[in-house]
Amino acid sequence: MIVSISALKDHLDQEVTIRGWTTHHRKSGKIQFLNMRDGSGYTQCVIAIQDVGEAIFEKAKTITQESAVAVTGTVSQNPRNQQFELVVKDLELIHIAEPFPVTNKEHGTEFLMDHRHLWFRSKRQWAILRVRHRIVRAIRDFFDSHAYTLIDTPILTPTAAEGTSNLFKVDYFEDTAYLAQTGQLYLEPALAAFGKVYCFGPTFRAEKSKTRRHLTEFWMVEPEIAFAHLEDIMQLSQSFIHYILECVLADCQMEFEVLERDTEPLKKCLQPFIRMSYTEAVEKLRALGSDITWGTDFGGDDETILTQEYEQPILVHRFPKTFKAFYFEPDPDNHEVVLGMDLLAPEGYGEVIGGGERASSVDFLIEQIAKHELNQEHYEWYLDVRRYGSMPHAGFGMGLERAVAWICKLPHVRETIPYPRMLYRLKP
RNA sequence: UCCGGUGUAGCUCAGUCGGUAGAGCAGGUGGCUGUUAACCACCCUGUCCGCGGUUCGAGUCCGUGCACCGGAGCCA
Repeated sequence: MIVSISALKDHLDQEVTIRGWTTHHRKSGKIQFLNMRDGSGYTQCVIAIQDVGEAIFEKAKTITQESAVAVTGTVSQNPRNQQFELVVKDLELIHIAEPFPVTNKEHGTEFLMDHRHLWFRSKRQWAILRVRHRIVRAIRDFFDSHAYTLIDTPILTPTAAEGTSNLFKVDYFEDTAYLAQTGQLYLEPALAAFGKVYCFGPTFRAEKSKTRRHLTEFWMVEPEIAFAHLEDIMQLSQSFIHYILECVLADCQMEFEVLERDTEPLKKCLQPFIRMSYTEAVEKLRALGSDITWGTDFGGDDETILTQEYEQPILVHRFPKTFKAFYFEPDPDNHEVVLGMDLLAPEGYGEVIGGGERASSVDFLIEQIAKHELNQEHYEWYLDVRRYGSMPHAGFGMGLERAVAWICKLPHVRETIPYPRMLYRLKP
């Protein structure tokens, strides 16, 4: 019977076959230890000459790291650590691997990135990408089960959505197209048809950013809700993050152990989030020694300083309109600020979510488009949202890779995606 | 784009005052019945990032280009 490694615990003392790849191979004179991986988990196979005979024993000696092998044996427990292992009776060599570049020793970043297609076989990368998948599932489950309709927004777009970040240009027959930097503008028109919507896909920023927080291609999930105000999406972002954390804490214990990720800080994030206005945040930062002045955006250091003060994520709201995109609704109580919000993850991770309430007046938006020196012609279709049944509405975007980096406590987002795309990194 | 750093064997690195290349791992051979980054012995492995310069002589010093790493700005 062929079983997955993760199911070995259900077959104690039974004879089963597992198929997978060799991660380590240790040889003694009359006993060999073969560590195997099949994607579902890891286990050890014990090959003793007294059990298999000389021919099979000799055949097993030829196995190299990352060879594909089918191993048949009896499930037992390691006498030392009680882990489930396979006492081998027979094995089939499916493919003997050439010397594998990514050895079980240390490697540098460039080498590992050049071998990304092989690197993600390693245990740590496996754990990260499994957590990523669990988060993706949680994201879809959360919105699907709360009556949101998935609206797939285009990746090829005719113009800049926000006009701030740099865009990747591509030839589009005789025309020029740009890779989408957000789906939001395409999401808003869908509100009047579906009420609550979200999109989830890759987005692209041609920023020449060289930091631990940036990729040029990254995945973003963006919910948008009709008749919602700033307060509604602040609450939504909290329950959304709570749900993701509950899922990974329940299902990813093995992965967190591999990553040596202490889950206590994550459990503390299941409490209500800290809230403060931008103005309060600036005061707090200045008290903590930052030289930030009102009206300028947080620097990377500011986010780090602020998030290290609290154990829960921080919802910062009501930013000066000077450094926010054109489409935010102004605060009725203070026209210097807009109804935007950012969610800053703890442990120094910083911005994971950004969003806010969108402007609903067509005249105000036209004014803002002019002030931001954007071409109104390109936004006529977007302005139509405000011409035919305009309403208050709000939404946010969450960067998947930043969320994964925080939850796994990784030093860099490049390990959170199977094939990272960064400044100076387009391969493999 | 700016600031700082690195570039030597397949990988990770050492290389003194400028004197002609080195260790561990990987690979190969042999040994070992409870190992788990196994261990022991032996063997194999080089465009010292490229180009130019100084020098009797450059991995080493100088100039320059390239690649990568870290940070900044911008953002999710």
